[in-house]
Order: sequence, then C-alpha cells, then structure tokens
Amino acid sequence: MDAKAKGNVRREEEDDQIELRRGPWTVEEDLKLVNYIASHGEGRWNSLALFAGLKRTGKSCRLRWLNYLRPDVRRGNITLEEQLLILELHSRWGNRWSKIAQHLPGRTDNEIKNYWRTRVQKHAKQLKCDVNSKQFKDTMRYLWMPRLVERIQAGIASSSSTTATAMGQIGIPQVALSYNTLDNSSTTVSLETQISPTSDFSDCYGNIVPINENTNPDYFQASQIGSSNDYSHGMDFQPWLRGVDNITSDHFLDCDDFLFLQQQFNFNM
DNA sequence: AACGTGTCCAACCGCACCGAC
DNA sequence: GGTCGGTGCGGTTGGACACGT
Repeated sequence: MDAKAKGNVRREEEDDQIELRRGPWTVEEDLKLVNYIASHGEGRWNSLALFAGLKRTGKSCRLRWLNYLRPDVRRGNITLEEQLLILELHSRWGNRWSKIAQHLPGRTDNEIKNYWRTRVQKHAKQLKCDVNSKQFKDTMRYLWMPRLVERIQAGIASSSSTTATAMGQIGIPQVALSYNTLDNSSTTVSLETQISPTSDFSDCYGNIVPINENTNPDYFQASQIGSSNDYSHGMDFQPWLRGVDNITSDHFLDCDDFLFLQQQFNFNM
C-alpha cells in the first residue's frame, strides 16, 4: 500500500470515529447545506461540512450539492437532443462522464452515467453483444443516431419555430449536427438548447475534416450548420428508418424499433 | 392482496491527482 | 521526496418504485 492509499485509509478510520451520517439526505440536512453555501459559497468541503453542522463527509456534501441541490441542475427525462449528444460524445471519449457532462448544461456526470448504464447497456445486453464491441458501436452509429436525428427533426418541424430565435436572442449559440440519412437526403439537427455559451465545443470538434477526406470508418463529424455527416456507409436500413413512428421520447428505441434492430443486428453478425 | 422481478437513480466507494507544507 | 488535505472521477451498490403474475 502506497502513501496515498495509507492516507485514504487513515482518513476513513477518522470518519468512522466521528460517526458520520451515511445514506439518504434529510430535508434538514439539505437546508443546512444550501443555506451555508448561499452565505459562504462552495469549496473546502470538509471544513464546510463541519461549519455547516453536517455530520457528513466533505465528499458527501460535494456530491449532494453538485448532483442534486445546485440550482442549475436539470431534472427530468433526457431529451432526444441530449441522447444524441451523449451517443456522439461517448463514441469519441468513452466513459469520460464528467467531460461529456460539460457539454450538457445542467446534467451531471452521474445522471449521464446512469442513463448510459440503464438505457444503452440494457440494449446491448438485449442484443447479446458487448457494449464496447464494433458491432454495437456500428449499430449506434448507423442506426440509432440517424434515427434520433430524424425524430429530433420531426419534433422541430411540429413545434414552434420561435424557439431558435429566442435562444439566439439570449445569446446561446446554435450548434448543429448534420447527417446524410440513408435515403441520401441531408438531415440537420440543431442542438441549441444543449450548448451553453461557455462550453468548449471546439474541443470536441476541433479537427473536423470533410468525410470524403477521411479514410477512418470510425470517424464521426459534427459542425456548424451546413456540413454533413454520413452514417450510412452503404448499409441498407431504410425499411427500419421509414417504418416506425409514434416513438416516445424517453426511450430512443421502442418495441418495434428494437425488434427490427435485433433482426438487423443478427443478420449483420 | 401478496409476492417476485426488473428498473432506475441517489449515494457510496476506491482510487488518483494536485498543491501546500 | 514524503506526507497530508482537498478534490474529482469512474465504478458499484442499495433501496424505492413499477410492473407482472
């Protein structure tokens, strides 16, 4: 055991001696934490826990604040746009949840991680394949993501067109992901509600080149409105893409989607 | 109504990193 | 260079809840 590990063990032993509380937070504890941070700000979590009168570790206080009590935490279902972003960014960075969360304002790394485990990994399990396998990644890239784009577009088309204008007026940049759908028409989806003015999107997409100049099949692209992505790669999934409507937004695959996907997946194994 | 099973998510855990001393 | 305190990250778990039988 190295010095750092010893230090961690010693601190945990000290925690036990103080009889720190664990488990779910009470309303009273939440109020103490919120009020203390409102008066003194966040940071220095161990001393914060002490001075706020909370019998919790600093780590516990930090986690509670960041994942639950922070005023800008977004709650509720992950939107289609957010699902698409998660898939995109995960394909690039893997399980770098905090980095992915930086590009989904109001969403926590914990929430994204939970989403991935409960939704995406569940589908991988149902398809009887490893979530890290090429087959599963291809399925995401060539089937789920284009389908999400179409559904986002359908939603945009049926909703008020004032949204984008309003977002522009309050200074939120509009970033779009564009794809070529499988029938060779161009599809563009705006992610304006997800990208904060301070997010470093150039970090994600800083080295983008046109698809026809990149020979790497695993390459994905995203850009300002006007460029294109190509997820088709000659695979013919048009019946699936065209045949399913009325899909609920909280899951990116409904039952029919999944059955078709399972057939396509087995066929292409 | 009672029970079993599956799902979801808040919270915890272990580890690593960093800066100060 | 070693130690310590603070912090952040990714993986895991436990319990509440929903749903089916």
